[in-house]
Amino acid sequence: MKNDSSSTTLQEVADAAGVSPATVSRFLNGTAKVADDKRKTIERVIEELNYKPNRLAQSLKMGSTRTIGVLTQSLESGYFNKTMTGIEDVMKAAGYVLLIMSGHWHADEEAERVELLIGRRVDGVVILTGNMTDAQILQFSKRVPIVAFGRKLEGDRAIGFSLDNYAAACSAMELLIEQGHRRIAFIAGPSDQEDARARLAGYRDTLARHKLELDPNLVVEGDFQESGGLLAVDQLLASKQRFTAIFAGNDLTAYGARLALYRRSIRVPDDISIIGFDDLHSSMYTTPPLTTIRQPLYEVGTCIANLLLPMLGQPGGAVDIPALSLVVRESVRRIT
Amino acid sequence: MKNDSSSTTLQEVADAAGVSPATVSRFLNGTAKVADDKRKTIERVIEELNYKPNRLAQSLKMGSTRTIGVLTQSLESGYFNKTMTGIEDVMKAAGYVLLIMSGHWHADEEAERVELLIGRRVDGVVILTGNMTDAQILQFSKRVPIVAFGRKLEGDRAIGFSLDNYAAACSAMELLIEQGHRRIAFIAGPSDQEDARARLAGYRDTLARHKLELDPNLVVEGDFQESGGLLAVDQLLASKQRFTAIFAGNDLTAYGARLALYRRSIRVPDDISIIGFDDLHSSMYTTPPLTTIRQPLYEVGTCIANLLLPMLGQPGGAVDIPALSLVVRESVRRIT
DNA sequence: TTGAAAGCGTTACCAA
DNA sequence: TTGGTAACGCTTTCAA
Repeated sequence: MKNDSSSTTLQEVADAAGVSPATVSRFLNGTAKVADDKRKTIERVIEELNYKPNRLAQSLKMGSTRTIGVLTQSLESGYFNKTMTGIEDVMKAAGYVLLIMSGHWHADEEAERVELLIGRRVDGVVILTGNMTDAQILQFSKRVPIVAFGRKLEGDRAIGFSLDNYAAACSAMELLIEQGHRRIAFIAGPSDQEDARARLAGYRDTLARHKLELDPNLVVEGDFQESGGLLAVDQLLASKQRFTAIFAGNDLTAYGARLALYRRSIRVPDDISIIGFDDLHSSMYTTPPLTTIRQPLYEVGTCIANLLLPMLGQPGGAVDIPALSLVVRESVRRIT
Repeated sequence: MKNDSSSTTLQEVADAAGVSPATVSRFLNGTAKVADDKRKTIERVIEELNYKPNRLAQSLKMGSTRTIGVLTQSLESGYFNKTMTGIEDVMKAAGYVLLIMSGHWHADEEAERVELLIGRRVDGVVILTGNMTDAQILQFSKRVPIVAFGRKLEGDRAIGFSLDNYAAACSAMELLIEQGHRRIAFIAGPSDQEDARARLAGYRDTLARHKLELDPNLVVEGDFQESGGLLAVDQLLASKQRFTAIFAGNDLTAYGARLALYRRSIRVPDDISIIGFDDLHSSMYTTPPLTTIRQPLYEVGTCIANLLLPMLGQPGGAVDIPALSLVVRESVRRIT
């Protein structure tokens, strides 16, 4: 369907100003000096005709769309969106715009969306975790520079990094153990997500390091959503397991777990302690405020952007991959 | 910066297949019959060369980018993102892609972003609330079809709708009053947002309708964020006002308010009831689960899309503007 | 059924 | 300093 209100073209401006399109273009881009009188008329004509350059034509000609494709998993994830904000802020400053698509954790859909992104000739692609293989991403990177988050990747035009979820999970466990907890339940995330596996490993290994027995009944798999946390705790409680603390695979899971306890009038942290992972914004406002692992998501975003920029021949800012950190709030208590 | 890995062009495919570009194009688009043998070779060549059409060139030629520009206010708002998901789902099905930009509630920035969107020749624009004037939007709509949410608008190529926040606020108040509450505090949103004003009006008028006096000390302005809710309740409490219920201008505000009460060991709903507005996803998982007004945000999104599609000459789906509704959970109790 | 060629709105090269 | 013009990669008339 054609856009009916077809807008003024550079050619029309040139005609009206009595100069060549080349001159108008030069004026617009400051590519060369334009005589003062011509400059004046061109300026006036542009004003009168309300001319705006067609970025499409520019992109086609210049071979650059000044657009970055971002493959996220869900538009509604507070987790990804915080990262996206970081990407947006630095990319915008560099004159880029974000083209965002969601893959919904489905490898096929992800690949299809990246294909779409490339078809639209984005200058670079950002991939936020997901389920594609590294090989797939490397393959795509032959066509466009890629920065991936949530996986280690080292290619000619692809780079990927992730945060040390394992170490952070260990430190969460250390806190719990140091506070006297011995029987600690773990609500895992989907086992096909690397982060989820790393966190589980942290749970396991820290237990082992402290010569604490891992009771398989105490680890149950959630889905990284509130509902999974709720169900998990229901299950834990129903099976009459004894435990004094819950390590939730992520904050959403912690929210669900917390509600399950509330439903049975089990107090947090008086009766049971909870620790989360992610430090979503709202975790500061839960009751009690959630002790959790902070993921520096915004900074991850700026870092991604600063990694990508140089791959586009742009000057990039500082790239220091931020560390995960423990943020102690009020959902964990010391027991004796 | 030119993209170095310049990809195969239709011309190259044509050459390799020994046909004209026109024929390849016709094959690609099914625009005309192509002889079987040529079809075969073209298919093969496309495969071999891994040819992908350049959407940029297509768009320039066809005058349509199959892209919808969406002006949101913040990438991190659960409120807007739910709507965005609705838009995305139906637009994607119609073969469109979303170009999302944030205005951060700043009229100038919003206008600038819309300008950018138009410069990129999006086929349509969606504006999610914000602070631009109706006149500005109408002006933009001369250049591109626009659907706006959060304001009533009726133009040739612009349409805007909003939900009845006033009526919903009234019904929230009715619930509170019916449950025996008489001294009800209200935490307002920013007074420059229409929704915030409508909700406040609902509060006022319902009080009046029940011949309940409005105590100005009981209404305090928040910022539609958790922090505002927290501060507001601190202020309310500090000034020794007596009240049995809080009507929070939105759910985030309710979260903050709830935490402020928790801090002082004031129980919800036993000591004080809280009702929110929006029904964000997490409101189902707060402790206690929040009684609130549900905004059918996803449906708003699909509705927006179905309003826009016909303006693009596409078949649009059903457009019925969904109503706000009260969802009763556990943060309000009856008092005597 | 097919090809030649014009054109979408730019930019940049080559001459002048 | 300026203009003419080819080119970016595609679609679509118009003829054949």
